Amino acid sequence: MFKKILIAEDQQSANISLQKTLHDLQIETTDYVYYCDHALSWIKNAQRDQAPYDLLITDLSFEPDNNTQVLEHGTDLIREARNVHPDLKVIVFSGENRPSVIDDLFENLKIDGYVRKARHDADHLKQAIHTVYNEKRYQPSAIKQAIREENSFEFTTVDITIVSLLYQGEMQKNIPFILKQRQLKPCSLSSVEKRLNIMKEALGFVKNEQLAVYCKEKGLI
Amino acid sequence: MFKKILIAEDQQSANISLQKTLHDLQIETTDYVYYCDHALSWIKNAQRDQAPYDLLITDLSFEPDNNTQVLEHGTDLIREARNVHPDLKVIVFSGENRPSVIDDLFENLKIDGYVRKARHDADHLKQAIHTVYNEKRYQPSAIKQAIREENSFEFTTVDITIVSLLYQGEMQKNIPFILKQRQLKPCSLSSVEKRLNIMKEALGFVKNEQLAVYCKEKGLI
DNA sequence: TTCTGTCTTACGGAAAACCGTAAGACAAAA
DNA sequence: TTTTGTCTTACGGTTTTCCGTAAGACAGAA
Repeated sequence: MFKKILIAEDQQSANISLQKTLHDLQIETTDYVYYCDHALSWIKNAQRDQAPYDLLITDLSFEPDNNTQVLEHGTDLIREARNVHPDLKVIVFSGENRPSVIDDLFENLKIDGYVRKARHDADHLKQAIHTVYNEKRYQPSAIKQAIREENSFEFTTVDITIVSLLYQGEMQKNIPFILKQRQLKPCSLSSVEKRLNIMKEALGFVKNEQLAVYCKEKGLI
Repeated sequence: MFKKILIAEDQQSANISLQKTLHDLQIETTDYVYYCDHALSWIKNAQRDQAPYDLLITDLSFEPDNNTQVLEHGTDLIREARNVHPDLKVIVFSGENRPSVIDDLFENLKIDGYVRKARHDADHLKQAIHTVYNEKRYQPSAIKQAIREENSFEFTTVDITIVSLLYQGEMQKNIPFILKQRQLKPCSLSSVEKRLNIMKEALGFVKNEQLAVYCKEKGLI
């Protein structure tokens, strides 16, 4: 089993139960920090002292407070940690439940496991630790399924761009110019209108306002 | 100090740390349930057995799972609990951080305390329990301040209704009819346009899409 | 190469939203 | 009561969006 684990979690109550969970697993060394910056320091120091961590368990969102931090988000921490310690195992422990966001963690940050703060999270975390220790990914099957179900409609890059631009306040009739600048196709006004219609119809909407809220909530824009 | 406390929290890890926290406070009887429906049953049974709870600590959002529940949300539980036990003290322990939503809990549900799942939540919870025990409200001052700062713009009932209707897919030109049905004023098309302009200008927006997302994120609609 | 089907674009009329102005309603003060 | 200022409504012209149609571009098959 893992010998040395670092926990980065700013929420005190979550941190407490993580401590208890790891204690149950009889991990030899477990360190707990409340800030991303501290986590990175500890990882660096551990490397320097030739006693690297086996596993990082981190939250995603960290509350800003008086102690200004360089790393503001769990993803920043993961990226930096991988710089100094490329083969560090990483399990993310977060409340995030947007499948597209979680999937992105596996795809782009190559995390090893994801445990959502939810009903059986403590049990799931234990499972995740065992699974990752066995060199496997702990990726709840529900996620991939949810991605498929939820995104019953497949947004193209252009789709996302169009909705983003609307959300940023661009007038629909100006969007073709911007799409051309970004070398995206199709980029005619007709196509913009058509894509908007397709998106709305697929999701049962009639107004752009609904589409914008939907995409924002799903983390697509 | 409180003798008998009930905790309704579906997130296992949060539940674990709540248990530890109450243990630290040496509460005589603490019961833990993972569903709103169970919580209500326990409250009813406690009343029947003439051993009522002194305090309910509850989350707001409960994850739906296979066990279908009558009460789906913490607010439902609080309402029902108050029906059978009007003077039950209630502390809400949740991740919700939208000031308008939290304020609503104090104003309408008359909760006694709110502790947000955040950096020092375990400490805050202890404070909250002490404060509520002393017959005072535990309402983080930051909330009222945030309400003022954040809602630099004051939305009227009509404003909220207009944005809601847009979000529900109503065409702007039909909104006057609906406002008249609901006996809201002003209700002319001109006024709808004017209110939308005022809202957008106040918040630095140019498109309704931005306004809809803003109001949705703030929990105003 | 030509044919064919699909995707993209262009265009134009209709509908909706936008925006300024002026008239009307209403309440508080004189 | 009248006056005054503000809020609400009505109206019309302009801009933007919507939507259907047709022309054009393009890739794959014959």
